[in-house]
Amino acid sequence: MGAKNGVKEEPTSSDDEVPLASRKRKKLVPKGEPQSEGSESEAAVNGNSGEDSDYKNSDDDVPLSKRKAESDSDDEIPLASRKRKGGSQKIKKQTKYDSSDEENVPKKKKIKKEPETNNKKVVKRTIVPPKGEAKPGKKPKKEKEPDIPIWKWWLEDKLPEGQKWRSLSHSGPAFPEPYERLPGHIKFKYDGKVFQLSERTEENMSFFAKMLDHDYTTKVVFRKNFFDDLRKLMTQEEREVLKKLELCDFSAMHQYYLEEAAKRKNRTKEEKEELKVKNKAIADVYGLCKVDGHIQKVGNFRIEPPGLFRGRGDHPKQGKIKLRTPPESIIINIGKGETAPKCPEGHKWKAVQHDNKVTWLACWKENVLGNFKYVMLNPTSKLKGEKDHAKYETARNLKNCVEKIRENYRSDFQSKEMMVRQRAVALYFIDKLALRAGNEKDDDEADTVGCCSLRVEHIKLHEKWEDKEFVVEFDFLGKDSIRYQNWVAVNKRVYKNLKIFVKDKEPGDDLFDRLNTSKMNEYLGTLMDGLTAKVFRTYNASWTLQQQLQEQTDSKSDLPNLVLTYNRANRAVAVLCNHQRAAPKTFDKQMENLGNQKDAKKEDVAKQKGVYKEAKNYYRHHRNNDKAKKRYEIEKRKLERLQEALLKLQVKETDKAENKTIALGTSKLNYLDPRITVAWTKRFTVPIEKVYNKTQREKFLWAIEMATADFEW
DNA sequence: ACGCCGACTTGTAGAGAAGAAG
DNA sequence: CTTCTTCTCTACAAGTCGGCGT
Repeated sequence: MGAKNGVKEEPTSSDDEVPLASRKRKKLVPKGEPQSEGSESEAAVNGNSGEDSDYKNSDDDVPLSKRKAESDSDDEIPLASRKRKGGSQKIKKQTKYDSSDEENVPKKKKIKKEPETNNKKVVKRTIVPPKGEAKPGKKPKKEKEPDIPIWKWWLEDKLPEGQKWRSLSHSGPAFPEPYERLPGHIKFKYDGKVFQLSERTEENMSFFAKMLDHDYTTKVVFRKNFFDDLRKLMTQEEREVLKKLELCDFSAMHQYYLEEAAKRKNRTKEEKEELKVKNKAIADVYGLCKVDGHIQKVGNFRIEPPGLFRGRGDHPKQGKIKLRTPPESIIINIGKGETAPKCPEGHKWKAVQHDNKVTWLACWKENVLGNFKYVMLNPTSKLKGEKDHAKYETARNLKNCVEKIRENYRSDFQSKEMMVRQRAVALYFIDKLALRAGNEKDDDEADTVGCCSLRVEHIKLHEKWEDKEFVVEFDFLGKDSIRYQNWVAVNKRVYKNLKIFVKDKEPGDDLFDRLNTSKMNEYLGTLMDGLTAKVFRTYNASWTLQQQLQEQTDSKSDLPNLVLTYNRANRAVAVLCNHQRAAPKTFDKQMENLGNQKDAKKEDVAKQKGVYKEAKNYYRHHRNNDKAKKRYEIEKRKLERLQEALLKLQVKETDKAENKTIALGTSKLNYLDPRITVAWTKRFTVPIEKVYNKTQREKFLWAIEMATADFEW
C-alpha cells in the first residue's frame, strides 16, 4: 500500500518504498513505575496554611473545594498564606495561574472594545431563555429559521477578519448532578475498623471505588497522586487517622457501585423512556444556542463532573482529584446586550464577557493541569464548518506549491547552516511520514514526542536493512503515548545528515537541537500563506485518499466491493497517520465466528447448487411444464442470493482482518476532505450513508451540498 | 528569542444504543 | 426475549499554534 509512493519522487535516492507494510506497531503499555515525587505533597498537607507551603504546584493543589458553595468569589483562597514568589526557581508551573480574581480571567488581548459596527447588527434578543433548570416538557419557543438555512453558510456575508460572530445567546452550561451520599449501611473500613467519613472525603473516595476494576488503580503513580490529594481534602480528624491507602477498605463501596451500575443496565423500558425525555429536555435548553440569528447546537454543554484525572500513558499527574467546578469558576461569553444565562440559585458566575473574537460560550480552569476548558459549538455549526472548510482549502493550496517546497528542502540538505539542515530533514519527515510537529513538553506531562522533539534514542540508523539501503528505524511514543514504529528507507543525504545530528550526543539529547516548532512554522509561513506543520498531515491524508480512490476503484464493482475499496483507501490514510486502536478484546473469536459463518454459508451454497441443478435438469426435460419452470426460477434465485450472501461475508472478513488495530474514525473526521468522499460517492452512485453515518453526514453537510461528482482535490 | 498562555483541533476510550444471534 | 456484538456518540485528554510580555 505505498499510498504515497510514486508521487514524491526522491531524485537523489531510493527511498521511495516506505515499508508501510512492515510496520509493526503496538500500543506501549506504560508500566507505572514509581516516579516518586518526593514528599512535596505531604508538605502540602501539613503546611496547609502555614508559611512553609512553598511546595511545588502549590496553587494547583489548593483544595478549591474547600470553598463553600455559597462563596461568592475566589478571594477566600488563603492568598496571604501562600508564598507566590520566594523559592520559585524550582517551581515552574506554579506561576501559570494564580488565584486572584482578575488573573484568573483569561486576559483577552483586545476584548475591551468591540467594534461599533456590531452593535447595530445585534439581532434581536435571546430565544433561548436562560433558565436555572430544565423544564421538562416545555421547550424554549422556537422561532422560525431565517431564509438561508444555516448550513449554507458559504452564501452568507463574511464577517470582518478575526470576528467570529455578531450576536450570541445561550443558556449557559449544564451542571452535573450533585454528589449523593452512600446509604447508611454501606460502611467504609480503615484498618479493619468502621470509620465515619465526611461527605467530601466520601465523594472523593467514591471516584476511586468506582474504578477499582480498572487498571489505573493498580498503578503506583495513580495511587499516590490520588491519596495525596485525598488527604489534602480531608478533615483534620480524618487526616490523623487515614494515613495509608492500603488500609482503606473500599470493598463495600465498590460493591454498592457495581450494583448501582447493574441497576442502571437493567432499567425497564419505561425508565429508559423517562430518562430519555429528561435528557432531551436538558439538551433542548442547554444544547442549543443562537448565533447570528441561527439556532445552533452546542457541543459539550455540560460542565465536567469531578473525578480522578485519567492522564494517558505515563502521566505524572494521573490519579489527582479533579474538583467539582462551581459556577463561581465559570466565565460566560455572550453577545453584548444579551442577558447572561441564569446562574444556579445562590451562586454567581465568575464573570460575564462579550468577546466576539472567540467562539466559546463558557470556560473554566481545570485544577489538575491548570488548563482552560471550554463550552463550544457542535461540529455541525457554521462556525466549525467554515473553519473546517478553510482548513482543507489551505491543504489544497499546499498541493500547488508542495513540489517547490520539496525541491527547497532537498537543496537545504546541503546547507552550511546546521539549523537549516535540521529544518530540512525534519520537514522531510513531516512531509514523507506525516509526523506531527512535536512541541516541547513539560516534565509534569507524559514523555511523548513529535518530529521536532525527537531525541537521539528514538531513531536507529541502518546502512542496510533487509533489501534496502539507508534505513531509519523510528520507535517513539507520540500523541496519547501511542507507539510509532517504522522502518523507512530515506534519501541518502538525509541519512548522512542524521549521522551528523546524532554524533557526539547522548540518547536523551534532542535530535534536532537547533530546531523547534516555532522556527519550523515561522519558516513554513514564509513559503505559503497559512502553512504550518500540521497542514502537511491534512494534505497528505486527503491527497492519499483521492489517489487511492482513483487507483483502486473499479467502476464495475458491486456495492459491497465499492465500499470495501473506500474503506481500504481510508485505511491507507489511517496507517499513514498512525491512527491506532487496541485490537478488540474478542477479535480472534470474532474472526473465528465469521469463518464458521462463512463455512456454513458455503455449505448452503453447495447444497443449493444441487437443488438448483436438479430443478434445472427437470425443467430441461419438461419445457412446457409451468410448475417446473417456476421451481427452476425460484431455485435459481435462491442460489444467487446465497452466493451474494457468501460474497458479503467474504468482504466483511477481509475488511475486518485488515482493520484489526487500525482506527478509521479519526482520519475520516479530521483529515479527509469530505468533498473527496462525496464526489466519489456521487461518481459511483454509492449511497452516502454507506460511508458516513448520521453524525458524519450532519457534520459534512456542507461538503455533501458543495461537491459534485467531478470535484477534484 | 523565548516561555507562557489561551483558543482551538485532534485523538482514544468507554458508555450506551441498536442490531444480530441464539 | 435475552444475550452478545457492533456501531454511534460523548467525554475529555493531549496535541498545535499564534500572540503577548519580557
